[in-house]
Amino acid sequence: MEEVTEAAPAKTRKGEQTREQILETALDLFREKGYEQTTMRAIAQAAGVAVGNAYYYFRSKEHLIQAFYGRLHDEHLAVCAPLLARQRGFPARLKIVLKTKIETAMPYHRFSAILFKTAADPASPLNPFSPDSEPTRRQGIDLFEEVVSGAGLKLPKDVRSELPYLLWLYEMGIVLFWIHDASAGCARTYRLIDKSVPLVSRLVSLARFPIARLFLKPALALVVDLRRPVEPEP
Amino acid sequence: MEEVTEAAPAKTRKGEQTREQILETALDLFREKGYEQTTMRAIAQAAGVAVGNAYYYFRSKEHLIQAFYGRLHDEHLAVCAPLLARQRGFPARLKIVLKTKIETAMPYHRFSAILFKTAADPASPLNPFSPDSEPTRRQGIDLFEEVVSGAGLKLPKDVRSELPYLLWLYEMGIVLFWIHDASAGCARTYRLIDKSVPLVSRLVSLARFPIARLFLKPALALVVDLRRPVEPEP
DNA sequence: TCTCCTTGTTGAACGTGTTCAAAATAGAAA
DNA sequence: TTTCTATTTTGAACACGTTCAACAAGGAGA
Repeated sequence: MEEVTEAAPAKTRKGEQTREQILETALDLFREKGYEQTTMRAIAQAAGVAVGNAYYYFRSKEHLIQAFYGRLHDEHLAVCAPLLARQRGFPARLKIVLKTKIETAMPYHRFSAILFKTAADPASPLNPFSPDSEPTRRQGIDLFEEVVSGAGLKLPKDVRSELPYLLWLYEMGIVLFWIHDASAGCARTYRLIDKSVPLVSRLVSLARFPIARLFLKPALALVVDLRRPVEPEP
Repeated sequence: MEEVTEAAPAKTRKGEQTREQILETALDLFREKGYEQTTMRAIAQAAGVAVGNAYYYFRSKEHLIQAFYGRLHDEHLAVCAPLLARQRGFPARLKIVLKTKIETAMPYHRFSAILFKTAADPASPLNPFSPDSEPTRRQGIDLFEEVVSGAGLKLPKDVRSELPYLLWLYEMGIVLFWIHDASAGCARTYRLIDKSVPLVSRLVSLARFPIARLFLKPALALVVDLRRPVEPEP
């Protein structure tokens, strides 16, 4: 529904149409030929506009990815929300979110590599930790907030509050693995999910016990500490 | 000493000189102006050669990074080896390796972002999981093998054999954090090291206890399973 | 010294992402 | 309708990474 960073205006009916046209064409070509093989000239031509027009709506070729990313999240949400509504167990809910994530992104497997590539650059607005992608990050974490709250877990306060963020990081790890996964049908990624979700779940259940908390308390303190944003050096 | 993937020959005294000249000039410029701001034309001109000559020795601009990476590892090794020789405790050894890693790379903080950016791309030869960078990966893991073996820990066999690899992943995590760290003097990264090393160390110590092994066994099995390389789909 | 093949070097040319001044087209106000 | 401004659209031009056919230098064997 909403784009991550509105790279450009669309103040007219006509404008919105053009913008949509360009994005749609770009994503088609990306899926078809891959990101690198698709030139801005090809996108413009296929969309029936001039090159410069594409740059009027999207600051750069990379910004097309950003738009794609937002769209992907919406699709993921649409797929997993109904499934989530009829599952209460924590590991089951977690597995649903992760599997639908991979399934939704699967048509863009090759393409997603570029996404992560640019996302890893601290200078890029696509970087998931950047202020620019605060909305995307918020949405991602919110989904896991929903996973946790819907599961009715009994958890210590500190764990409870950081868990959605930690699960979001966990998801990023899964996605990173998936991107590098060249196995048939990405079977290894699914195996990773199937086997790691129970481990994570058990780890979370342990959070209540004093012995585990000996560990968790400093670990969580560290996470909280490091999440606090800092102003860069002058 | 050794380069990661010999992108090009240097079969002559003269050739080696030229190669060295280009690499040195490139790294200087990268450090000075950043990677993106440094053009191949500028490198060639500053090195006193033609553009094409740079491409004779380095397959691409990115391959200059690869050469840099190998050089950085050698420097890191040179710095931390003597320190490692006079420290037996596991957490101390671990901390030495991580801190010297960051210190060695610090002059290239901005530049390293690009390294990780390209490294995140599965298609790139710089990707640390690619067959192409097997030597680099081997060297990185070997260093942690040395950290573990020199610490004289009593560990279960399965943990013992996977630990160097896991510590290497841990290091990658630290470096990833460092790259995104904009705090003054990267103070947060050092805090992360100071606080996470004891946690990791305690976690490792726990590996001997049966209760912990209830967890570790399936987790390690998963790691071992997923590390096994697979042929891509046909 | 001369020959011949490997190694090293050149720079113009290509395709790419991107910019920008100028032109065309809304859409509202008169 | 006509005018006027903000919005949209254009495509040539720019800078960059990269390629390649051609040329130069080096050095081993005669």
